[in-house]
Amino acid sequence: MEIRVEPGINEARDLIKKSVEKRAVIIVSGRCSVYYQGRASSKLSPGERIIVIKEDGALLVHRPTGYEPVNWMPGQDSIYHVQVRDNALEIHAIRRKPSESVRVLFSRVQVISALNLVDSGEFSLHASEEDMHKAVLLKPSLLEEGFKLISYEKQIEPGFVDVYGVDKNGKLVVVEIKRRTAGKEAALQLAKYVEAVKSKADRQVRGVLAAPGIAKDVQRTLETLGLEFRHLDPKKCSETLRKAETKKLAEFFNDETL
Amino acid sequence: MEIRVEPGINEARDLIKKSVEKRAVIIVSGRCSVYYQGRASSKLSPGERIIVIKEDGALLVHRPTGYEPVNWMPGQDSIYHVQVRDNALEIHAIRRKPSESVRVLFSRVQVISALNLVDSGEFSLHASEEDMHKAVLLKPSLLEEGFKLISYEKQIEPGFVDVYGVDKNGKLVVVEIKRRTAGKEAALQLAKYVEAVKSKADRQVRGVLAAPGIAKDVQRTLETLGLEFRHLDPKKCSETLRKAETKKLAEFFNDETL
DNA sequence: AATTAAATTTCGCCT
DNA sequence: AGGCGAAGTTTAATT
Repeated sequence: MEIRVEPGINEARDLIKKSVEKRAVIIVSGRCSVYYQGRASSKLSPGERIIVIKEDGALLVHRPTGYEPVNWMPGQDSIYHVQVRDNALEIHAIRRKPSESVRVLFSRVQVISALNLVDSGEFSLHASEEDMHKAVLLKPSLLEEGFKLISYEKQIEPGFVDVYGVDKNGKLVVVEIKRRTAGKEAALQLAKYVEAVKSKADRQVRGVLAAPGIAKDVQRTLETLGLEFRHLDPKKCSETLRKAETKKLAEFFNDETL
Repeated sequence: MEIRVEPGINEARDLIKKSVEKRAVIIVSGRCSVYYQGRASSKLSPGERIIVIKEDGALLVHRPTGYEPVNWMPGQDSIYHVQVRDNALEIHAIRRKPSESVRVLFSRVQVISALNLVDSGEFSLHASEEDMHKAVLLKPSLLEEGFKLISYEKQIEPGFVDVYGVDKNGKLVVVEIKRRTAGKEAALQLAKYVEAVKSKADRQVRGVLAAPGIAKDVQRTLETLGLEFRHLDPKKCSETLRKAETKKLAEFFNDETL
């Protein structure tokens, strides 16, 4: 980790050059102009900004406000040239395909930080399976129009059925919800529940597997078993829950319709 | 400008709190976890990252590689809570509408920079799609000799026709302008407009797709549809606009050197 | 490699 | 305030 406050221009050049070679993450703040040429052309006249150069060569130029960088260069095949020209520090990022370049010209450098960041953390984006259950309970139409809930987490012979209800035609429906792309085991599990309910209720029962996606071969398995797949979007579930929170959630769950 | 290297956790909290209130631009690097709740849910397990809080409250969490922030919060109505909890520094950004929150938990802080950036620089992007529209309006010959404009952004049934006019032979022309190499969707869009105009005008209508380039298969699509492609150079459009700005507009229209 | 579709898209413009 | 479209969109998935 190296930090320079108000460095001389040559010192700045040397540190940035070295850090780019070492694939460190570099943060520079100071007064600069920026020129872009490539898919379009742009010019940013002088002002104080922050630039970030990442390990993979990704370049970001950020103004003091706003989510988006005013100029940038995606990583991967970017090549850097760092030099002093006309008493200014020039950082030039170039890439081919598409052919484009970003030139940042610093007339003054406030701070440079060169960091060696170690980040092996895992990023996961999701609505949890429980969230998806809740969402379907709150808004059964996520499953299909006219669906009416009978019970939730109903215990029958082989285990617990996620959702149990009737469709708009009055036919019984057993629903299995999966948070991720459904595999064969989900289809078989659902089949088991459907059989169990059929034998007890002694009438026709639909089996619906609701998940963000399904493997192709499992789709065929489902059809063979006479079951159905229903796409259920985790994001939409998440939205449904968020909207429901503005209402009283406790009220909702104490409601007798559940 | 304030900088702290390896600050104590309370010192870090105090500086960040103060800087958020002062609406400084804050850069923090260190080991952290990140939790997002709102339009979706996400969790980022511990690792070393950079976070940026801007004057307007925009929050960016950047990993060591890649163009995009792994987590973020657009500025405007974001509210910050900064505190020490369980020996960790928590930075909590919240906003309403949409209701969402980002929580960053630092177990270790490497560097904090609080900067007062002054940036009144002007950003200009040339050869935007709007620029190309303007250029064609200013100088229809960019499209083809003898072209006469009837209307601009004319609303017809399916949407807005970019440029609508007559050619030197008096035939109606519908023009679709694209800033980049035109794809299939541009051809189909143009076809839609041409059909609409044809059905209303009840006479022959030419359809011209004007763009810097066109994909090969789309060229064939165009021919099949009886449409034409016309090369339109963004740079020339840009120059045309630039020249128009330097001269008085009235003069411009009398200048035949364009 | 090219094409399509999604994104916590953001941002700007217009109604 | 909501709706629509563009973006130097980026990125992941699919062909």
